[in-house]
Amino acid sequence: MADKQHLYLVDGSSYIFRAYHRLPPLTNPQGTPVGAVYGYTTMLWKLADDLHKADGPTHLAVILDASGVSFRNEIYDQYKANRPEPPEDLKPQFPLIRDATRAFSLPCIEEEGLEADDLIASYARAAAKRGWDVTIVSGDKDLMQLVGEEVEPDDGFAPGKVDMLDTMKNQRIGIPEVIEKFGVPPEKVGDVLALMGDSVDNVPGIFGIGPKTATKLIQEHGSLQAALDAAPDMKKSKLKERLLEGREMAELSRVLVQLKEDCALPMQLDDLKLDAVPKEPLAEFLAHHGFTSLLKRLDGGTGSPARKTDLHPAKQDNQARAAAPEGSRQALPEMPPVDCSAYECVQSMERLEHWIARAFAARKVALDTETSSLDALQASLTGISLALGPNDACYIPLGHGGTDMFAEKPEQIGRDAALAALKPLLESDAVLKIGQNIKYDLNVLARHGIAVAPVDDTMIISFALDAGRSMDGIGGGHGMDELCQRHFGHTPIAFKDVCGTGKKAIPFGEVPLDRATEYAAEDADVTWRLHRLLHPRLAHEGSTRIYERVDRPLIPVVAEMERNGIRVDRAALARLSEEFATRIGEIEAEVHEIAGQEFTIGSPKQLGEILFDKMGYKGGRKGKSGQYSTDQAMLEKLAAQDDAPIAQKVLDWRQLSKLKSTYTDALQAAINPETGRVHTSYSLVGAQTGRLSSTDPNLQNIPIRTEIGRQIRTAFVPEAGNVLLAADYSQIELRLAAHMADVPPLKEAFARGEDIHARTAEELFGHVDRDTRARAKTINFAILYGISRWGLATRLGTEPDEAQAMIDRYFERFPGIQRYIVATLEGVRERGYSQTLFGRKTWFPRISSKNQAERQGSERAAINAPIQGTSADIIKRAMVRMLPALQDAGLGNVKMLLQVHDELVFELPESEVEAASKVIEKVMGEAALPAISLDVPLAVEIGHGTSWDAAH
DNA sequence: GGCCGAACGTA
DNA sequence: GTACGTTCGGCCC
Repeated sequence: MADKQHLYLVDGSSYIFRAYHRLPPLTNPQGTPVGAVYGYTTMLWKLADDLHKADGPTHLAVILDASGVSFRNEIYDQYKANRPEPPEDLKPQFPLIRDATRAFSLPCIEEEGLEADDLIASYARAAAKRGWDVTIVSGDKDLMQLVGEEVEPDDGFAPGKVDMLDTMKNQRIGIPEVIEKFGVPPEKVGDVLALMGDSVDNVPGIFGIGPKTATKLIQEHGSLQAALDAAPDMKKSKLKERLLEGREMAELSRVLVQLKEDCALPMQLDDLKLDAVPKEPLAEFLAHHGFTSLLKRLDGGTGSPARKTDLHPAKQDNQARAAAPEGSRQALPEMPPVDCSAYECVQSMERLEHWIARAFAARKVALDTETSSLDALQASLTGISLALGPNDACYIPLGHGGTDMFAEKPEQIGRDAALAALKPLLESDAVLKIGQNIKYDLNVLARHGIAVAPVDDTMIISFALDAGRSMDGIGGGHGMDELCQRHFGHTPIAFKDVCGTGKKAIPFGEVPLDRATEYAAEDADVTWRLHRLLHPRLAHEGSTRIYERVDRPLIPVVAEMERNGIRVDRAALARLSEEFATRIGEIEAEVHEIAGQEFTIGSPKQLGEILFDKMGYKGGRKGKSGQYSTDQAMLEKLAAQDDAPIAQKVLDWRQLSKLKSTYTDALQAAINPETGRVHTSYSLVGAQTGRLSSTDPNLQNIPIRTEIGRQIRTAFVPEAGNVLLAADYSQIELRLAAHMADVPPLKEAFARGEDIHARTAEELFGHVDRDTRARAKTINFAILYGISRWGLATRLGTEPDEAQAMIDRYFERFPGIQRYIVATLEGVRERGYSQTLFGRKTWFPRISSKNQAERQGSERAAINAPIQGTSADIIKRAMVRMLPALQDAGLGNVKMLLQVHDELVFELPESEVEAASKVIEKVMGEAALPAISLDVPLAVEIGHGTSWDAAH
């Protein structure tokens, strides 16, 4: 590699617009307007002519916009919406740009879902990292963000320079020219653009802020974020108001103007090598369009770019590929196989500093913590692994050895010193930290005073892409081992193979360092590889918005909620346990008395035999297990029809046993000894629809429906002087159904604050009473859950025929509902997934199953998923905005503790209830905006008190 | 010790 | 009829 490589990236799309406006109208012999094409052709000619000249291209590609829609349209549906139609005499010239490029035998690259700017950014970055110089042929100000020098060349390369060439003005644009234009260096151009907006692309920016003010703000504050953060403390002014008002728009704009630098490259860099331009097919093209002066130069051979006429075989291949783009399918990034022997065990501060420096340079690092427990809030830190690339990973042991006081501890850096060294890296805005379920690592490190940010999470990225996507034999989970197996065909070392399982398990800190390094560093390595593979798919597959705007920002919010925990009154739970135990004992004796023998009431098998074999009640065997059914419905039937006293007693016994074992006993055991509070763990990938799920303990199913169960909620209490505040969305799923299915009567009823089930009863039955309202309520829910005549019949206690008549009537009164169901199912059958209003996908691979039960099950789930999922998206958006909103209102003391699907629970000083309620209601009520403007209001009900029960 | 189904708590 | 998680008994290895 003697000479420096120099890649020219031609921004073809923007060029043609400028050429059109600058050049006189011109038509070819067929009468097609070709003025812009001519301008474009002369530019390519000139570039090709510069081959082998100083600063001329050695490699060249033309980048085009594939179509009007990119991932930015998902983020902001108004993106480029104002762009006027191109002039009539320009339209036919677009396809000719590709013809012209092919005539020069040059690669022409475009990708669905990506704009030319993103591909240019990605190629520029990739080339510069290899030490190539890059020239972007364009005048587009957005691309000026890219000018400069690569700060993280791949190992062994000198940094490559990136500049721009405006062929219209014949001007080179380097860092000084960018500063001259924007007043800030290239890396801050994006911040300026985000503030000033762009009327052509319809990037909103902040209303009233133009280039001058934007530049001034960034110069003063250093960054967009800093300027926005400083706004509340500015002295009262129009500008302050505009900044506060426009914060969200500015942040949105920042995302819109951000160029994607990590797109998968449709063609390898080496394939862009610029060889001599063959005479054909260029001559034919020039002749066809009547570009005779160029044709003469080509024929004359003087100053023409065609020095050789032999067609390079590879070039021919490139040309074919460029001519027939294969949709958005891309080659996977190539990565070497996992090699666990390649990892380093970092045992000295010197080596740690080396890794930290390299991580800063790489600007992204995969991270994994090893601990003593799955509970992030009790675990102690055993070690940290980092990865910077495939097989480029290390493990930093921090807490190995020590169980055996007499054994010598392995050599390792002191934990506090290591964490102090890592803290700037882990907290640096400039370095992306990638984790697999990084919320866990966030919580572990938060307990050591480290606020890890910014983060990406491969588990959540996988979920955004592939929720529900499991086929027979292939799991649909998002755990690392499963993802690694599915995507790389590699099985990482299993934790249980390192630490054992059950009684024989040893803590990770007892694992020998060589073995620990293999395991831990491999996890970071695999996480890095997963990110490289999965993250580019977000943009390609239309899931950027849901990930970037909803799930990703939610990670630190939920982590904080988990750390907050909620106080429970142990003594109150203990009293309830006692009461329940006594009553359970009494009932047990009565049941045994009636049965005439002792048996295990909690065994459905034994209970069934007692009820149906011994006592002779009528009831059928059921299912493949061959067991009698003894569920609630059956026991209630026995109690009512056969007047069986034992049935009611078993029901009472079951209720109390459930409450005692699952709640009053288990919750006491779940109290964290350090905090005295209960800390649940939320899963962000637990429910296919996008809902959160809660485990260890599950705080999303604390009883509320029965008086006796409700007592458990009285044990959830605030600290002295505080109160608990519960804010619920009222009927959110029905409201969303009314909006999404477009049901005018239901929308009106919600707009007027009417009783929605009563309104439904009026529509269906013509009058409202207790009975018709109850039936209407049942039907409303049946709709949300994907209706079937059998299911509805069970709930209504009628025959399936009658239920079907009811469904027909419902569809007749609310035709939008039927249209929604049909359209949703058609969409899922066609695309394979459903989508929420915010673009979250859920896959339904069994939607066309030959098995009827399976297929119908998928259909019901597919009808429900957009509604349940949109509701989940909305409350998640509210959660993301909640803490900043409270902070802005001076309510930094308010803590968000729990989420229960349509409810948020807070703890706060009693004196702040009024002020906080206002903020909470506003944030929740407006959570769909500005992305989605619902036709129905989102009503929020708020209560507070000295227990969770009292807050309702 | 680990896994599965039945049962039941929530939205 | 949707979406979850936990407990228990019963059974397997």
